[in-house]
Amino acid sequence: MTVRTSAVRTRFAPSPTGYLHIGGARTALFAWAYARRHGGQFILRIEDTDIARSTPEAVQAILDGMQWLGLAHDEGPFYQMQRMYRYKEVIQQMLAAGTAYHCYTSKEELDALRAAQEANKEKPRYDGTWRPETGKTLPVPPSGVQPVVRFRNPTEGVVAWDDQVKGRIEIANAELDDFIIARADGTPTYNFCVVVDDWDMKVTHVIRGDDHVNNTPRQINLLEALGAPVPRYGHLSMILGDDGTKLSKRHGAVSVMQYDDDGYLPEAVLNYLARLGWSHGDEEVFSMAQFIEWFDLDHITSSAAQFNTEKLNWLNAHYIKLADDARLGQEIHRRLAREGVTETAQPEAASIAALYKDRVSNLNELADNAHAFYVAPHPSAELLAQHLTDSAKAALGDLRSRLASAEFSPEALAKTLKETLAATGLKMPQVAIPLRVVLLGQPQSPAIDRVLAVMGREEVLRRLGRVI
RNA sequence: GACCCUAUCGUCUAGAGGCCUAGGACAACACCCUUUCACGGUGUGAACCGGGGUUCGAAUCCCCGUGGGGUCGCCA
Repeated sequence: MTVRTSAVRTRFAPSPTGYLHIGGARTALFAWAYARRHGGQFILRIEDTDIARSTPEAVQAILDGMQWLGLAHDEGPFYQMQRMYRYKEVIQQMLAAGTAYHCYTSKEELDALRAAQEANKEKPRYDGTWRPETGKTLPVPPSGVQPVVRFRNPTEGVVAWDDQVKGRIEIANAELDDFIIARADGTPTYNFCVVVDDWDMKVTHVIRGDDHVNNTPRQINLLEALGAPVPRYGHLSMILGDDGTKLSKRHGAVSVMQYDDDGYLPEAVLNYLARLGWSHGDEEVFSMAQFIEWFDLDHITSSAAQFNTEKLNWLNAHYIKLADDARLGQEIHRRLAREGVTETAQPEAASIAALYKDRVSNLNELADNAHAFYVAPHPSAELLAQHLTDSAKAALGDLRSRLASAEFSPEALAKTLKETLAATGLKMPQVAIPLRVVLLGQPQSPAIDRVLAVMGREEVLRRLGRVI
């Protein structure tokens, strides 16, 4: 099988140390969209070499998040822990080629070195004690010390690349040091694994977070030492919290699955994320199919973007209006079940969804509204006293007797309501509002005739009977 | 501290030297619609960080400040 090198291959490479948060989701979205846009492949790679912090639960959480968003990968997931043999093989090759070397400086010595440099207001870096140079005599390796392996980074010149979102970036090799590619226990480190993987997996476009800009020159040097092709890089700026401060576990960096819990539709989250830091003229609302058609790296904003829940809410409201009633009905059931409300056969959740879908901006809000149809509310005495006046009671009594034999369609019910108005001489709000309080426990609702029709004769009469 | 990135309405952004008396969207406010509350519709207010250049002309290019962010691990 031959791999067409011209084909675009992108990857999303999270480390499974927590859930998929909103920043990671956007990175995945952009890498996915780029591959889709160019008819290429999207690879999922799990960077689990930090055995102390990686967990299977986190892997599952990431997979769940990707699935909820609908970001399907074409290859993988590949697990770095399963590729150890390959990393070790490449390390041996580098040692043999002289592009890497053993270093016996201990952690303690390194800490001391770093502290001294910081005290001196210098940039902390490895001092090259064990770096082989022509004509240089290396110290004698101390006995009983397992060495780490360091990459022999070039000392002169600059590393430069045309970042697909930020433009040309140049970093002097003098700023870099000989970083560790294998620990004393032989396990490879991040920058090394990434390079070998991107090479082996033939990744053509590395689309990742801004926080990796400083890793890029090291990775390019490594790639070049290996004689591997250098992919194109595009660094996405960060997403800031709603208040403009950095997202963190404690502050706003919630799992994408939390958005599901919080009542957001995945298409709303996707549309919002796509538009956060990327634009296509004045387009605000678009499907993923449209996004894929339009997506490019040229129109990504290079500065950090602040998350705005208000706008997400607006998009969510929009997509709820568009959503299928049956699907929204399922969402109502799911969310009601979470609160222990399971006997929800009548009325049909889909018909309640139809009643509320263009007035709510959130699925939980939709479920809350549906709740009152299934579980009779207990309006407060205050609310009853305010709305259930003697004239209102009389009107409700009149309506109740008419409802006993009326047809339960919105049109017929509107007529029935008018008959009560004529009989009592009241205005619509004087009847409709007390009726809402009795039926739903609150003075506002969708058009009352539609509410009556959806609730059904039996339940309407039962609830009216409790107060009259 | 060093290095790197970045800077248009409150927020997300359009803008690739003249199309900009800076456009759109969310939010805000006003009005309309209305059987209540919403939804919806219409409209209003709201920005080129500062200073120097370059140019006939700069939001757009360059430099210097300042603000913001990132990175400096045998974490990823």
